[in-house]
Amino acid sequence: MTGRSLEEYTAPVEDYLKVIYEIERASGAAATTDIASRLAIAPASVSGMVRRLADQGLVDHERYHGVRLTDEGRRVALRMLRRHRVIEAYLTRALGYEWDRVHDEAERLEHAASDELIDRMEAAIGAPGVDPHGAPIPTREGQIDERELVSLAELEPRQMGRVVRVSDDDASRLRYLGELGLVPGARVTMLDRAPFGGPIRLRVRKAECAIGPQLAGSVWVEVAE
Amino acid sequence: MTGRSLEEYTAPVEDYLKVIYEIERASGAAATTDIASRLAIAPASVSGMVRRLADQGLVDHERYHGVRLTDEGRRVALRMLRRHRVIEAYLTRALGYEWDRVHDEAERLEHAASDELIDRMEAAIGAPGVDPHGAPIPTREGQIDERELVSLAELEPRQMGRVVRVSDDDASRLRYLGELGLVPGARVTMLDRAPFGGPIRLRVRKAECAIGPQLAGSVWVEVAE
DNA sequence: AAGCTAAGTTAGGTTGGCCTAAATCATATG
DNA sequence: CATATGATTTAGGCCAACCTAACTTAGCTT
Repeated sequence: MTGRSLEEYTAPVEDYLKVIYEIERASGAAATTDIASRLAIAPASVSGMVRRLADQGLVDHERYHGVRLTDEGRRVALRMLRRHRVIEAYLTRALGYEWDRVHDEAERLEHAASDELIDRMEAAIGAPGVDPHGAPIPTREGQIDERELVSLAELEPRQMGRVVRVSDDDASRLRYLGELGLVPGARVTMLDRAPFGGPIRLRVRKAECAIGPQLAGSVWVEVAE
Repeated sequence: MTGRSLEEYTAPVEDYLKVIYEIERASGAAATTDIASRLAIAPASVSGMVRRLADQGLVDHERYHGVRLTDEGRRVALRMLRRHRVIEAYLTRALGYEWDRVHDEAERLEHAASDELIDRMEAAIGAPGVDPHGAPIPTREGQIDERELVSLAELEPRQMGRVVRVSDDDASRLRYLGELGLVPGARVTMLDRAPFGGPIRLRVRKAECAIGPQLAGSVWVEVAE
């Protein structure tokens, strides 16, 4: 029994599972308030939903100590991540969308698209493996590249690297990163950093620029030795 | 004031308006039970929703005498029709879907797609003007070809015509029509018809076939004189 | 004109998913 | 170790959209 139930879940449930997956990757277990702030709803509402998710066997909940996805919950979360990222990739490659406009569209479509549509979209653009912001696309079978990356904020002076991924959830930030050339594939060299969260200077494609620590934290690189 | 409100409507509301539009085209006013059967819900539920639609100014309701769309209601309905048909056309032309598989996918996507996405899809396939089943696609501005068509069931013996449109809401019927060659563009000649709803014999692309009256009622033609 | 039937509506209930306000728990700190 | 603080849960509501059962209306038919 591989739990192949073709159960359908509501859009809110799918959204909860997706953010729980992301928080869990970063922090081990997903806390109520973290989920609430990511979904922009009240913490009390999360408590209620968490009970329903636990009843359905999608999460394990230890009272007052956050939730973790069950295998089934993770399966659903990865399917949503796959959908979201395939849609983003398709919109940019096949329909001419800019990379800062695809997130919201994908956020709605991911709940309506069938697995078949996702597979066809993926095939139509040559199964790129990553979305327009460099995030890995899980396979149909739920495999995903979970390599840990280093953010620009963690880079030491004189270290060089290649931008692999940027955070996709803020359109204006994406536009700014695009202007700076901080896009997946770009080579960067850390020049220097002010102490205690000050600005960071770097060289990006032969130009120099300075960015704040918050922005630096939403760009991840692969360090070249 | 052109009623440009960018209001959002729920998926159920959009579905109600769409079927009310279609029933109204055929019967003048949309009766509660007609709406209920098209949406596969109980008539009592329709009464409840109709009140809400009337409160929002989307329909005019005369108690015990059905509903009609207001201008705003018609605007929303035509936008949904446009979305549905552009999506169907896009799925067949850009993603290789068969014409009998697009309806359900479109039924879900039409509530999630932005106007911009619909416009881009339409442009990407060259703005065909009709969906894969021959139904006209409303323009962005809500213009639609509302020509009255003649169904095969109404054709007289020896009359000839060209198939313009077929009903899209049943996949198995579509597959059968496809096998017979009764697809938009096909030339047909009525041979003879049994009286009182008996089978109808016709010639379709040099072959002869007989179909029942119910099937004949879901194929519309343009009569050649 | 009475009465029958089908169509439509009302009444009352359920569920999911959200809310605010009021407890309760965990934990760090004085 | 007592307590303040922040995180979490409970209690109690609300709303959209559905349901069934019971009632009302419209529109014949006889």
